[in-house]
Amino acid sequence: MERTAVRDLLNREAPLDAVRACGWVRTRRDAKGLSFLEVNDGSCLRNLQVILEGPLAAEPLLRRLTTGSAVAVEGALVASPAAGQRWELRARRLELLGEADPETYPLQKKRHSDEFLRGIAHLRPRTNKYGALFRIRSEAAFAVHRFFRERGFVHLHSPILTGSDCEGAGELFRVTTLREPPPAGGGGENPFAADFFGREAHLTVSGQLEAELFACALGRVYTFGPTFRAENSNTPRHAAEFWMIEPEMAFADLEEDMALAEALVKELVRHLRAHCAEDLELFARWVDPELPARLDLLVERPYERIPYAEAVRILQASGERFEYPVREGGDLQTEHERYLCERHVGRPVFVTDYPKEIKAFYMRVNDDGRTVAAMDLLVPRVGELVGGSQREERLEVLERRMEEAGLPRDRYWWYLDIRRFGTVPHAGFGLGFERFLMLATGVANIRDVIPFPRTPHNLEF
RNA sequence: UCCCCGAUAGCUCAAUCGGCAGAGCGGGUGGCUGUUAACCACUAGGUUGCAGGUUCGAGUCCUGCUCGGGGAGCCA
Repeated sequence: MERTAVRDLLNREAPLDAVRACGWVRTRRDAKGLSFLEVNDGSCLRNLQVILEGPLAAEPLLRRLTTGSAVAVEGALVASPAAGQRWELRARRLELLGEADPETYPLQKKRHSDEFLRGIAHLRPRTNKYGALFRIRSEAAFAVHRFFRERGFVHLHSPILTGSDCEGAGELFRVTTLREPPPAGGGGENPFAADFFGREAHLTVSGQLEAELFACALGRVYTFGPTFRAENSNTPRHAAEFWMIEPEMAFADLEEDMALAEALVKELVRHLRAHCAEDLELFARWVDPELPARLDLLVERPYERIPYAEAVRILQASGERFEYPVREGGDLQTEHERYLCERHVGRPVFVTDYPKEIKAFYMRVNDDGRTVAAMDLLVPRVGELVGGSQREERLEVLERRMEEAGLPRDRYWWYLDIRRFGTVPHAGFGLGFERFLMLATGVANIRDVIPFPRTPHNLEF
């Protein structure tokens, strides 16, 4: 008999005489002559209550039906006479597919700490919270593709391996097949001649440069893939491997860039509310009671837009006692960003037009000659969710900026070629997928929104 | 990488001033009941993260290390 997902069984409008359900036992409750089994198969948050009677509710079978064991049950889906569930499965046959020793099975019928569950990341998707989380993650990923597809974007598979050794976005992981690789940066006559690529190779820190090339051919593209940063960052918002969404639009300026970012965040939230209501409810109930109100803030009103210079004035006039003083021309500290977003504006805010000295070489220099057409989207709790800019499309200006940044022009000949042949204004941004999930669920640590987190000294599983 | 905090039963935690290492949950056994965070009784379970030091005596004080959490920097 074919298996039916628990979700489909529980959503039935009418009873069914013969069905087969498979899943993992969450708990068992025994009564006189019968036993109740809660079975979850991951298709939804809810469990299927299975009724065992007669020989099925007798030893020695019963004692082996423990929390965590896997079962296949066949029987009739009938209306439940008791409160708590609409349907239940009256079992005629039960097959114990896999036992789980209750002495050693780590998951108990109780609440576990996130730290503990990180240590058993192979089992944590079997809990209510992480099952819901990863269903939400999957649905959000689908919504990303739908969003861009509906707007005529082409999905670009940008490379994971890169030969660019200084993309200006943090430390890179080196990739080599050599048993004894030469020191980073090399020196002398190509020390990587014997390596696989014959030159120094790394894992990508961004698909942006490649996305720019394709945007200047296909018009509107986006990448959505893993990204790697070898920064020794130990915070709840950083991971060494994370997923980033990077759209890039030809014939677009910073205004359109911000409009796209705002539309994307809003659409993702709306999509999750429409398709993951049950799973989201768990987070509002157990993880973050403020979640529904915060999601309202994300969806309802236009996001604020504040130029950097004005942000500095606001901060200096705030009367707030910051640990680090607000300095014109300097980077905004985390405490400054939080004040702007959470206290001053109270909802997402774009900070734009930063001084060029503190931003990357590829960002377009504004007419004032001092600032660049850059934007950061700051959101409550998570901080920087999006970082983007209009790209420098003027060859001479870009070359000058690269020189100032100390970047070797010859390594980026292809990037510069795009400015030589039919250059056009274009813009794009990067959105941290895990940071979005933190925002959407209220989960406070990035390690808890990615299946198997990679952070300094953590490569288990 | 820097600063702060922590590590005690399977899990979450307690242990006064340095003086016999405990509770709840989970597990096991028995009982009760169309149960649903099930309930009641009994029971097992410990090299107090690792290494060293001070002391008659260390879970407790000191040093180093490992791991974890929070904050900062970097950023998505």
